[in-house]
Amino acid sequence: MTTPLPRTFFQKDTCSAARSLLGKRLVRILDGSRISGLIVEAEAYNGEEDLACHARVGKTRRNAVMYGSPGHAYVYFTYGMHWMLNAVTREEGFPAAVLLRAIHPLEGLDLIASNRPGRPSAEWCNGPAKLTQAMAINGELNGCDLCNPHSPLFLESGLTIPENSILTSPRIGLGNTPEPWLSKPWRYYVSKNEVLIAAKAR
DNA sequence: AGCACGATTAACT
DNA sequence: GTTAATCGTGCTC
Repeated sequence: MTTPLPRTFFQKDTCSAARSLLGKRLVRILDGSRISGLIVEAEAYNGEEDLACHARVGKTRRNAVMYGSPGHAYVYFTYGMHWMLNAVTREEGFPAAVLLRAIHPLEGLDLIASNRPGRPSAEWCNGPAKLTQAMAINGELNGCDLCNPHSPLFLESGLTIPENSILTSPRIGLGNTPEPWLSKPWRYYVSKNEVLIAAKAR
């Protein structure tokens, strides 16, 4: 299947988008071969009002992509060494995105292994900066269209995750963010059992 | 100055 | 086997 998710998929409420991105397949084309995996963890960041969102300070050069068309990749650098991958949501002009925090790798395992040298396979993609490292995602992919099958990075349909296998929690790593944003249950992840089922997918 | 983190330690069961 | 604490790193504002 190389039919990407339609742009309308992203043009909706960010929390719904984060939830429905679970089980979808993230595909990276690297030197003509595919690396892919199923999304198992994601967080919603929603607008200038959300004080955990990068857009809380208004539009800057860094976060400009979030203000643009939905279905595009917002890739940014942090902590002096880590790249983060987000999918832009909502209508054009509204700054919101879903941070992709973890995937279950399915294709291109040899490439992932070479991008994550010396790491056990369980730790290849189980964190937001780990998955970007595993898939060789960096700032060059900022603004990339995730709805275009010719992009080096896009999203495909995957596995349907049953509603009762989706868990939520507050978002990770928010530091000084004030309430109520600190405690908003906008992190969505797939239960461990369901990940094992995903592991059997091809 | 302040990070939407990860690797490495060091202390525990 | 686990959790808690620490700090490197360099880009954005």
